[in-house]
Amino acid sequence: MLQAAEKAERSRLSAADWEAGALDLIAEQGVPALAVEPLARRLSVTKGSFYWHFATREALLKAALQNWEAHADEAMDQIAAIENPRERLRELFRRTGREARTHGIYSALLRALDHPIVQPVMERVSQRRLDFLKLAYRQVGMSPTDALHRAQLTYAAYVGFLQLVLQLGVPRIDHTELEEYVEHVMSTLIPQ
Amino acid sequence: MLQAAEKAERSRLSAADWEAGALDLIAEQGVPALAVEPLARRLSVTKGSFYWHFATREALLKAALQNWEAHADEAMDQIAAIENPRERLRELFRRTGREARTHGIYSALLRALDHPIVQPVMERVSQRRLDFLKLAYRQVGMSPTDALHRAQLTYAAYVGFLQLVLQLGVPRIDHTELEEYVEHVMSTLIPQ
DNA sequence: TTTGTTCAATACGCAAGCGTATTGACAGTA
DNA sequence: TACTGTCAATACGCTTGCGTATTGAACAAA
Repeated sequence: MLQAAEKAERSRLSAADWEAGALDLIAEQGVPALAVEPLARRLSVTKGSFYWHFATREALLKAALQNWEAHADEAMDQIAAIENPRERLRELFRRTGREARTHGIYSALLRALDHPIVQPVMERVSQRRLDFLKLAYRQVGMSPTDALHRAQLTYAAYVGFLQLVLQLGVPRIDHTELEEYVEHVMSTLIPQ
Repeated sequence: MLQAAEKAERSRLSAADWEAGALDLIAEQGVPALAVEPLARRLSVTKGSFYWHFATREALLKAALQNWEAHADEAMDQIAAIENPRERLRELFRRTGREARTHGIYSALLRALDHPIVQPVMERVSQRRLDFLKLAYRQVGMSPTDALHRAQLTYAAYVGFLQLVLQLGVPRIDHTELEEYVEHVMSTLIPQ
């Protein structure tokens, strides 16, 4: 996924290169840091190039988020293919402890929820994930309202975890500590 | 003309006025929106006044956050006074569903965790709240590691809830729905 | 060889913010 | 009255970023 370095060596850029660079920047420094001139510097060109590919900065952001949303949905579909709902939930929880890049972007987008372009994307993605969780909890035997609330609680815990660990580094967690934490979360949130 | 009437009504500003205005702005529009000239406009003066009270924009932010941190700690101390740990936790959870202003600021600060001035403040506040939760869970009878993990899970759920509800409006929750959700959270996270 | 397409560089103009310098207004005080 | 301290207005200069206009360079096709 991180082909930014490769592409930087090629002499000329495509719109896709700018979009990938935009996602890199967002993951590293957040949505507000996505600016045309700094990104151009990063890609070793000037903004004269950028405005050939995109009309505005917003157009780039929109395109980059579209890519990310598709990628995020695809990742969810993989887990959705697991038949057993309990195992599906456990796999979902485990994966949350990995895939730094995707979650880095997600964390950055969470910090930009007030942005008019980011918001609808996050609304869709969040709703899909909530539905995903609610279905799994239903299939595990919970009542409709309990399943909804448990899904909300689970998703909130996921979102908060990202903010605290990725952004704040609190609590400071190493690999084995993380696994123990995930185990605790699973045994707490997934009914037996 | 109109200025004469307006001026007659408002008195001159103190540093505290600027700090209060800063917290209002942060709660409404986030830390990046805290800029000298817009805030001056809001307070119906020019920035010529601001730089008499503060050396830089950062100095204002620092002072405002110091006020907020003291206020946040004070609120926590109130709940800490409740002897019974189970009841203490329940009261904490219930209060989370209220106090829009304080939580609005907290939510805004969460979105600015990468800011060098915001980060240490949030680190301190978060650590205190985690310790608070861990102690309560210990007093309820959990093992040290379980209490730590449950505290982390609880705090993450709180942080995520703020982000999702205050910023995204997902899930859309009215008053009674919120109470039911809080009930679910309590029965899920507080051991019997 | 000429032409057209595609990307890139450069030079503008514009707006928003920061911080400084200077002057002004006004109240209390000597 | 004159002086001083306190807050406010105004006018700068500086930086960063957006978007436009123009020119240039490389390459492929005719």
